[in-house]
Amino acid sequence: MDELVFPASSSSCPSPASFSNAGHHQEVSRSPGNDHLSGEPAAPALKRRGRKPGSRNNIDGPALCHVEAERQRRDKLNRLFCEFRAAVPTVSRMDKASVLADATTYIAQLRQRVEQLEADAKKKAAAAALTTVAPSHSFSSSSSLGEKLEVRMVGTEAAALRLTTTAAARHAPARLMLALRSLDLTVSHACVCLFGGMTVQDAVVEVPAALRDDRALRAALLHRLQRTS
Amino acid sequence: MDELVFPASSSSCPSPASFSNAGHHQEVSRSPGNDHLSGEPAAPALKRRGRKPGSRNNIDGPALCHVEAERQRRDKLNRLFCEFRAAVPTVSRMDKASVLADATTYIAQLRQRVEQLEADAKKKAAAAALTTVAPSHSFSSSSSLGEKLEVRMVGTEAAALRLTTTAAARHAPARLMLALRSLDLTVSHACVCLFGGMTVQDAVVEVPAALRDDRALRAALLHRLQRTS
DNA sequence: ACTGACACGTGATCC
DNA sequence: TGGATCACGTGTCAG
Repeated sequence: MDELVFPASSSSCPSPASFSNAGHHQEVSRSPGNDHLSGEPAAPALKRRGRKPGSRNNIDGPALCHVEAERQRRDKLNRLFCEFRAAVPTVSRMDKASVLADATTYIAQLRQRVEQLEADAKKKAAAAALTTVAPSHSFSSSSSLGEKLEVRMVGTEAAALRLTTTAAARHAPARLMLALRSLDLTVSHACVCLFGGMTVQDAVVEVPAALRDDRALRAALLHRLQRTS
Repeated sequence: MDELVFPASSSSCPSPASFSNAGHHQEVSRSPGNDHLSGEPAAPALKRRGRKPGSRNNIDGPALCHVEAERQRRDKLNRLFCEFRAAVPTVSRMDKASVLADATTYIAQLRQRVEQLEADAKKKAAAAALTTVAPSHSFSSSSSLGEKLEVRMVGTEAAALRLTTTAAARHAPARLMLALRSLDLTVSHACVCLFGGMTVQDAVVEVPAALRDDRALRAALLHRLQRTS
């Protein structure tokens, strides 16, 4: 395939990664600057890549600076390509086309990642501002992702709770206990169990007189839970 | 400069941005697929960019598929280049070299931006977690007033705990769960029970490598419990 | 023998 | 005029 060999003519590519160019394909060594032409008959064992340099013997003067300019342009382009490739981490093959394609997708996913992160940052900032401003109730029975809370009064002074969360949310027990404490609900029984990817928490609590209602208690708990998501 | 004219031979570049190609430089239209060769004498008014297609009249057979393959390769490369350029918003000139250079710097600054945003996100999360821990309100009793903590390693990565407190110390569950969270001990099972005047808490937790020792874990836990007594 | 990938020289075009 | 860029055909190497 001849891949992973970029020319970077004479001056080796400053790219730290691969492009070994080790062993075969020698150094070409065009002697940068002024020797351009004269057919460079030296070192006949070396194999160049492209067309034979002296295809048709030429003694033309004006037409020759053109080939040199074109050479420099090619080298510049390849140097840029080299540096560019070094900037793309997700590059599978050294092939020019592959580098280009990989870079395209890489840029796309980078941009979308930045978008999402920025959106998240905004959300966080807004949420933080709201929690400091809004002191109390905002019903909001809908909780965060994949989180269920069931509340059932047992008798008049106690309630049974069941909170089911995904395991992705770590330290769910601390979160629930904090919420219970903030509402001054004394725990008379509690049980935590990790099953599958879920965390199931059962509890029986003593309820103060002001909260002795299924829905009121549930709303208050959800509100507290939401603040410490 | 002749910039902002990419070939995208025949099939116009699907890139939505610029590349107007408006006016000059026509469509070239190589009739994609099979007409390759025969010198295509039609449409003499059209100006191609490169060398004349029929420089030397050729009737060679095997050498010709090569030129066609090269053509397709060139077209593919230019198409990729075109799509790639569309993915880079900060592209000043349409020049190939400029696109490459701009893309390199663009990728670099995108990556550093992502890094910073992610770091910020982590900081925010940590800060949020701390602010929830900090306001240690609630009135609780003195530290160790008839309080017992037993720790026993179960295997190498888990530990079984038992904390026994007097019922006078309210919200013992929140206190224990906070301590566990502050040490990053994931709770795989926990149980709380009020019996007589005592609160008994049993738990099984996953222990990080740094704390996999009975006494070390117990000391660390006691320290945390004492701070939030 | 065949295919894919490069570099080179060259004609052409634009400013 | 002359520098810069491009597309093309070709020679060559590697798998």
